Amino acid sequence: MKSDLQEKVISILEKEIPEISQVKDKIKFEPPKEDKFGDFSLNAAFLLAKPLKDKPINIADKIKQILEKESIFEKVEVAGAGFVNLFLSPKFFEPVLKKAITEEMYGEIKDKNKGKVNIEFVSANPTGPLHLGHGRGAVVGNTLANLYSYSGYKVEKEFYINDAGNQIRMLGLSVYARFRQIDESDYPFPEEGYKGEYIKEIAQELYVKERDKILSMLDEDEAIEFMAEYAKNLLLEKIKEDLKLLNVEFDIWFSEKELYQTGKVQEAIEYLQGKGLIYEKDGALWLKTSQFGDDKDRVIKKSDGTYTYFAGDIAYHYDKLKRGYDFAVNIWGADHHGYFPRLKAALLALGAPENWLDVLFIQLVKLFKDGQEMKMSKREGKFITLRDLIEMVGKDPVIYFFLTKDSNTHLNFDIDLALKQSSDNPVFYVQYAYARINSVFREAKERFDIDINSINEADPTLLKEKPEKDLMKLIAIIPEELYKIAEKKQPHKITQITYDLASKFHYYYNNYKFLQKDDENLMRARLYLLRAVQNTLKTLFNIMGITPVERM
RNA sequence: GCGCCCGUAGCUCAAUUGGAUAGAGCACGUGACUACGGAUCACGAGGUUGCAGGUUCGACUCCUGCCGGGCGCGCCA
Repeated sequence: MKSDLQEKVISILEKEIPEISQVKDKIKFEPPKEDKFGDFSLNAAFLLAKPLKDKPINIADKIKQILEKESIFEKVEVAGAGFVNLFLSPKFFEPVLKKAITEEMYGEIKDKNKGKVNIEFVSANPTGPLHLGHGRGAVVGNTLANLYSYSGYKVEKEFYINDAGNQIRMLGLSVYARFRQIDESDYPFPEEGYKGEYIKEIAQELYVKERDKILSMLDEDEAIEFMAEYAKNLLLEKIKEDLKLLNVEFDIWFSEKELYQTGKVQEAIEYLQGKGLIYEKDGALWLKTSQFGDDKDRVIKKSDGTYTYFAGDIAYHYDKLKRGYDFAVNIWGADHHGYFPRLKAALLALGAPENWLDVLFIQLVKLFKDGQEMKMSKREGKFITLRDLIEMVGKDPVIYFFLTKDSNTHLNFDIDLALKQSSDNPVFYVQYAYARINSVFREAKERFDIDINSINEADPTLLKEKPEKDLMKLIAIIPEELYKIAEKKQPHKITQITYDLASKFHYYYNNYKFLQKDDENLMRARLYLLRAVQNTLKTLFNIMGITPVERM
C-alpha cells in the first residue's frame, strides 16, 4: 500500500514539478517517529533543493499546496527544515482492514515470480547432537526463508551434510573405542574422539543389536567404517527430529560424500583447470583465489593425493550455481567468517555473478540461569544441547529468543526469563495478545451472541480514536516492512514488529471497551479491527514458526 | 602483525540504512481493576552514542586515526 500511495503522490507532483523525476528513487515516504508529524512524511523537498536551486522550506510549501487538494489526505503540513507531513483520512484504511482479515497470510505475495533463491543453513556435522548455535542458525535461516517466500520468491532450504571428512572417521573410532570398552574397560579412547554420552549409547545399542555381525568382521577398519556409517545415520535422524521441534524442515539434504562418488569434485576442478586457474606446487594443486580477492592461493588437492574440504565445497557451490538460483544465502557460525573470502573467490572463479552468495554469521549463544552463566565444555562432552533447551523452556520461547537479536551479535539466553509467564517475557507478551483477542471474541458470543466471523465489513471512519488509528496504520505497513527485512536479510526484526503490534493492542485493550451494546455499529467496527489485528499476529507467528495460542 | 565483527541509559538491545527532541524492554520509583483475562496499562527518573578529528543543510550512521572486547588467519573440517 505504501508503494501504491507513493506512486500516486509522485505522479501528482510530477505534473507541476517535473524535476522530481530526477530524484524519484531517493524519495522516502515513511511513518515518522512522532504522531504530530503525520502518518507519513516526505523528504522530497531536500532532494529537490539542488535541481531547483531553492531552499528546501520553499519547495516544501509548494508541495503542500499541490497535495492539499487531494481527498485522501486530511491534512498536509510543512515542518522542520522542509519535511512535508501527510495525514491520511480514515477512508484510506477500508481496503487495508479487509485485506488483513480475508487473506490467510496477510500481505503474502502469492505469485512466486520474484526469483529463485537457495538458503543453506544448519549444515551441522552428523557427529553429535545439535547445539545452541545450530538452533539459532536454524531459526534465523528458517525465518529468512519464510520471509523470502512471503515476499514472492521461490525458496529452497538446504542442509549440507559433511559426511566425507576425517570427522566421520573419528566418529567411527569413537564408537569403536566405546564398544570395545564394554568388555575391556581400559581400552584406549582416541585423543580427539567425541566424548559425549551419546557415543556410549550408540556403542551400547550396537553391542546389543549387532555384536555378532561386528565380531565376524575381518578387520578393525571394516568395523570402524560400519560403526561410522551406523552412527552417522542415527545422528542425522536425531538432527532431523530436533529441527522438527522448531518447525524447521528442509527441501534438500545434500551429501558431501556423493560429490566425490559422482565425480563432481573432479568435474569442478577440471572446469577450473580449463580456465587456467589451477596450478601445481610442492606436489599439491592450488586454486588462484588471490586473483579474486583472497589473501593467497589455496590448496584444493593435498600432496598426499586427497582433497581438501575446500575442494568439496567448490564442487558443492558449482553444483548449486548450475541449479539456476538467482542468488543464494548461507548461514554459518561466526567462527567461519575467515573462510568467506576464499569461497567468494572460488565462486567468482566458477563464473558466478558478483554477490551471488551472501553469508549471514551466527554468533555465540550463552545460557544464563539465576543470573549466572552456565559454562559448557565441549571437550569434556558436557554441554546443554538444543533439545535440552527446548525441553526446559518450550519451543516458542526458543524460537523467539533466538530471533530477537541481530544474528551477528552475541546472544544471552536467560532461562528464567523464558520460563516467566508475564510481560517481562516477550514471547508471552505477544502470545497473550493473540489469546486475549480470542477471549474478547468468546465473550462477544456469550454476551451478545455475535459470531465474530459474520462481521465482514465495518465503517473505519467510526474508528477515530488514536490507538485505533495507530493499529490501522501499523497493519497497513506491516507487509511492506516484511518485504524490506527480507531484502535486507534482517529476520530478527520480525520480533520487533510483532512486539510493536502486540503492545499497541494491549494499550488499546486497557483504555477502551469493545463490547458495548449502546453503540452497536461502533462495537462491530472495533471487533472488525480486532479481527485484523489477530490475523496479522497469526501471519507473523507463522513466519517465525510460533504457535498462535487460542487460550493460555 | 594482518583481516572481519562489536562498542549507544545500571543491564539486554533499537534507531526506518544520512533525517526532526537518540528510542524500547528489564531493574528502580509512583499510580490504574464495580472490568472484554491486572499474564495488562500509564507516568517518572536514567545519555558528552568508547575517544579525537573530518565530510554537509543535517552524523549513532559515512571517512581517517587511536582505545577497549570478541573471532579468524592450516596441504584441518
